[in-house]
Amino acid sequence: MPRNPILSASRIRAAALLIIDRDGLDGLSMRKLAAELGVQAASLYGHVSTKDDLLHEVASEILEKVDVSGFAGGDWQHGLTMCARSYREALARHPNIVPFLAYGPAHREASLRRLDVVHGALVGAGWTRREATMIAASLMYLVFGAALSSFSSGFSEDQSLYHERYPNLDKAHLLPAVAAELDRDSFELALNAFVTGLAAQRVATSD
Amino acid sequence: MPRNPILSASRIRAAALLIIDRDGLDGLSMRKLAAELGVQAASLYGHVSTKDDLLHEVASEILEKVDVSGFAGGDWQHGLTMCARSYREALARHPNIVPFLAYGPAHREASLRRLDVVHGALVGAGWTRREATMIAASLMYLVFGAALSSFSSGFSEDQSLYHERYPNLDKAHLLPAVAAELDRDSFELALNAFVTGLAAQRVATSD
DNA sequence: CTCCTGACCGAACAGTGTTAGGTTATCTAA
DNA sequence: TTAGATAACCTAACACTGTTCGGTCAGGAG
Repeated sequence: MPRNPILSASRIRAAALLIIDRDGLDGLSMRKLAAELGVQAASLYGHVSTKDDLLHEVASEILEKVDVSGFAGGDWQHGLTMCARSYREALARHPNIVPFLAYGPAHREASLRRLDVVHGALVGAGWTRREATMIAASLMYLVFGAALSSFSSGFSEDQSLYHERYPNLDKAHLLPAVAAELDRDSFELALNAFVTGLAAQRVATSD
Repeated sequence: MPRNPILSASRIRAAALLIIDRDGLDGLSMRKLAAELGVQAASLYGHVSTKDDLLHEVASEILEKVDVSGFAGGDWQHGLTMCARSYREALARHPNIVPFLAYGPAHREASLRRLDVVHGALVGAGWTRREATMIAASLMYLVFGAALSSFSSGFSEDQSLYHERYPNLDKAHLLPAVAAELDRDSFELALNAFVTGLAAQRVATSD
C-alpha cells in the first residue's frame, strides 16, 4: 500500500449517517461529506460507487440491528411484538433516514432475510401463507408509519394557533419530551390493538 | 389584463402532479415542469413561490379528498374504518408523492382540521383525550405505512432469486396486479385487526 | 535508484432551485 | 391615436448538486 488511507467505506458510512442525523437527508451532499472527513468530494468515489449506493449501505447497517429472535419460542404474538419494537427502535434512532429506508425495503438483502423468518414463523403457527404475507406487511405498515409520521417531527410551529382553532386537539404534544413519549405510547397502543385483533380473528376463523 | 396568461397556479399544480405520477418525485424539476407547460422555468415563479411550496399545495389538494364524514353517525369504529380507507385511497392514487406527504402532515391546514374532527369524535365516544390522540396517530401509522411500503413498489427485481433463497416467501406478489390486491387486502386486514383490538381493549378498561 | 500502484485532488460537465433585470403584448388615460 | 403602465414571460446568471477524467504524489517492490 502506497499510503495510509484516510478514507474507508465504514468511515464514510459513519460520517454520512452523522450528517443525516444532524442536518437531515437533504443536508447530506458528497462535498459536505468529504469536508467532514477532511477530503475532497472526488476522493469518496474510490470507496463508494454512488451516493445512492452509500445510502443503501447506511440503510442496511441500520436495519441489521432489527431483532427477529422473538419468534424462536414459537409464540407468534410475542414474536410479532418483539420484532416490531426492535424495528421501530432501530428507525427511531435515525428518523431522518426513514423516508429513504421506506423507499424499497423489499430490495434489501437483510430485509428479505428478516421477512422470510417472520413469514416462516407465522406459517408455522398455523396461519396460511397468504395471511402470513399480509400480517408481515401490516407490521411494516405500523413500523414505518410510526417512524415516519411521528409527533416529534410534526407539530413544531406556533403553539398558540393550535388551541383556539382546533379545540379538540391537545397542545401537550408540542413539547419534544412529551412528543417522544407519545410516539412510543401510540406505537405500543397500535401494536397491542393489532396483535390482539389478529388473535381474536384467528380464534374466530379456526372454529 | 395585459395578456392572456398561459400559466395559473392550478395548471401548474396539475402539471406537477402529472410529472410526479409519471416520473416520480425526483423526476420533477422546475425546468421540466416549465417545459411541460410550454414555458421557461423562471416564469413559474410568478405563480409559485418555491418548489417546496408547490409540493405542499399539490399535497393539500390530494389530502382535501380525505373523507371524515363516517364519524357523523357516532359509531367510532365505523368512522375510523371509513376515514382510514378514504385516506389510503387518496394516497394510493398518487404513490410517488407519499414520501413528501409524510414529511410533515401535522403542518398542513387540512390535516389538522381532519385530525380535530377525528379526535373530537373519539372523545365523544368515550375515549380519553390522550387515548384519542394516540388512536388518531395509530391510524396515521397504518395509512402512511400502507401507502409507503406497499408491495407494488417493492419486489420488482429478478423473480427467480427469491424463491430458492427465501423459501418461506411467496413469489406471487411480484405480479403488479396481485401486488395491488395484496396491498389492499393487507391494509384491510391491518385495519380490521386494529379496530377490533381497540374495541376489545375499550371493553376491558371500561369494566 | 527506478518503477509501479493506489490514494487523493483540481477542474470540469450537466443538471438543480432560484433571482435580477429585460422584453413585450395588452389595457387604460389623455 | 398615442403614451404610459403593468402583468406575463424570458434571458442570463448564481451557487449548488452528483459524478468523471486526468493528474499528482507518497510509499513499497525490484
